[in-house]
Amino acid sequence: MTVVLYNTLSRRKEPLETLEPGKVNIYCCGVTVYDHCHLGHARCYVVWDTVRRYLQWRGYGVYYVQNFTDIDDKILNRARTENTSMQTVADRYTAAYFEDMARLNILEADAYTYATKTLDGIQRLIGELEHKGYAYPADGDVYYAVRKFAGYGKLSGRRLEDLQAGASGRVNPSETLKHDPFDFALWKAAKPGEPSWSSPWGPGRPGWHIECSAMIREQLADTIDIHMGGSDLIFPHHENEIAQSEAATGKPLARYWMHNGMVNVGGEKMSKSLGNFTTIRQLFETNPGLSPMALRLFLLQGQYRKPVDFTAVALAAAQNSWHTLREGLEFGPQFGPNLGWQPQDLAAEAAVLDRETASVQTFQVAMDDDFNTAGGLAVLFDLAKDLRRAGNLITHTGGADTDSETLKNQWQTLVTLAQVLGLQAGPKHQPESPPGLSVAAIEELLDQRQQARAAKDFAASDRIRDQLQAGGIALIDKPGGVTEWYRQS
RNA sequence: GGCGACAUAGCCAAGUGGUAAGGCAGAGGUCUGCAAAACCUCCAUCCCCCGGUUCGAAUCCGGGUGUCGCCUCCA
Repeated sequence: MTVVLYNTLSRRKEPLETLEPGKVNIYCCGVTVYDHCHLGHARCYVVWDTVRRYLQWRGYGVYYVQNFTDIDDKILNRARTENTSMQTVADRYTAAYFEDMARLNILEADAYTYATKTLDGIQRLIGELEHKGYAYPADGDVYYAVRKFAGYGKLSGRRLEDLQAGASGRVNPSETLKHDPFDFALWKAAKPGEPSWSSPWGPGRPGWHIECSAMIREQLADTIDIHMGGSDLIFPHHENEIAQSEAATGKPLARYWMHNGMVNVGGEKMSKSLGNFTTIRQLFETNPGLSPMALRLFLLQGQYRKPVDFTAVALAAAQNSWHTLREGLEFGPQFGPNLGWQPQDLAAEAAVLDRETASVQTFQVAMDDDFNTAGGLAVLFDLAKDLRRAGNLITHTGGADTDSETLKNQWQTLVTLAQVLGLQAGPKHQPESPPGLSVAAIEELLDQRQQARAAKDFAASDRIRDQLQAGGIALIDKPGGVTEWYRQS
């Protein structure tokens, strides 16, 4: 069995065959650091983080590189309005990026690259393209001559003639420096007051697309295994990357191109220009009870290539779903010791999980098929529900009807597979001393309630029950007049 | 206008030829003074519409309809 993934380049699912057996080189287009990340970014990086985790679990040595675009007009504009420097703005939102991603349990890349730290590579690449006749300088700018590259359009499936027809109203004829409306800037001459770097073409800064081509070459190789990013980057960004890199090296830039679908709001793409975006931090500020894992789960419940509609209802459903999974994940720490599991066993044995079980196989079959996370999640829910049931039976009746060994295996499987999807219950925040009522006070109130019930003064007994409930104490009335209680978390 | 994607229950969603996973919500039952919790059970004769291929189609083919994305910065 092998991993199959959808390749935008061929528009088909293809078996993953890496350049070097057992190793996968990945480059993922990162963010332009001029604002906080929104839910579209959340989806993108949750999806690729999950792909990365899965490939690792499947035994691949994964090397994952991601960039920060820290030279850009939008950053510059922001710096201008704030009367500060481009670097200050970039640093701030780079830091914010890391905070947001950590919250969503997204693993850090093996290497991060920055436009500001890639200028040598960028200039070398531009020089090479100029030398080979793919680029031409024009008044301090340097442009890529799109028509020189025969394969232009192969990723996005469009031809220049089509582009011309459709874009006729949108192409700006005032850009006279370009030989052709579809040529794009590799280097932009400095304007007064803007940060700039010296270059053979005069002071200036790099265009957007060139940084990725230069970074991939510098950090990875001429040809990498997988290049990923948002589907809105297919054209022109990734198309231009291909044109730049392949013209320079004569080799394919990436064997596989993967693209995630957009996050929609009310059926429309969430985007800056539409102004309909919610930042990750806004979401959690306005929904204090929302778990970051619920957002992650929400994003993994759909196929990564399809658009997903973000609604309050869907989010609430995901929160409830996460609750179910979390109860299963917490079964181990909660009940394991009572069932005779040794804490050290839990971690050690999970690491060498038996992969031949039906659960793991079902999970793997789903995930092998272009990362079918929704299919994989079904396995997690089956396990979590079984464990939740067992836990409830222990709490409510004193014992489960499944043997300890089976429960342990189920729990370890659940934890392991959840980890592959980046879903973690996280440490239980147990307060030092439980707040509210003391055990003695609770026992006293229960005693009073029992007396009231015996006297059939149900108004009084219900009042006590409400009082306890308000203090976070839930009651379980059992047959025979026995009442048990537990603190609700 | 060009290119592309998608359409499955109240909602989300998997499933690409063999007779509809999973989640959320909901319903009934047991228990209870009533609840809560828990446990048990149920919840798409059918996959946008119309044709076709096939012993058999949500799945393949043809034709519609609808929604969305890209073609400008975008994850």
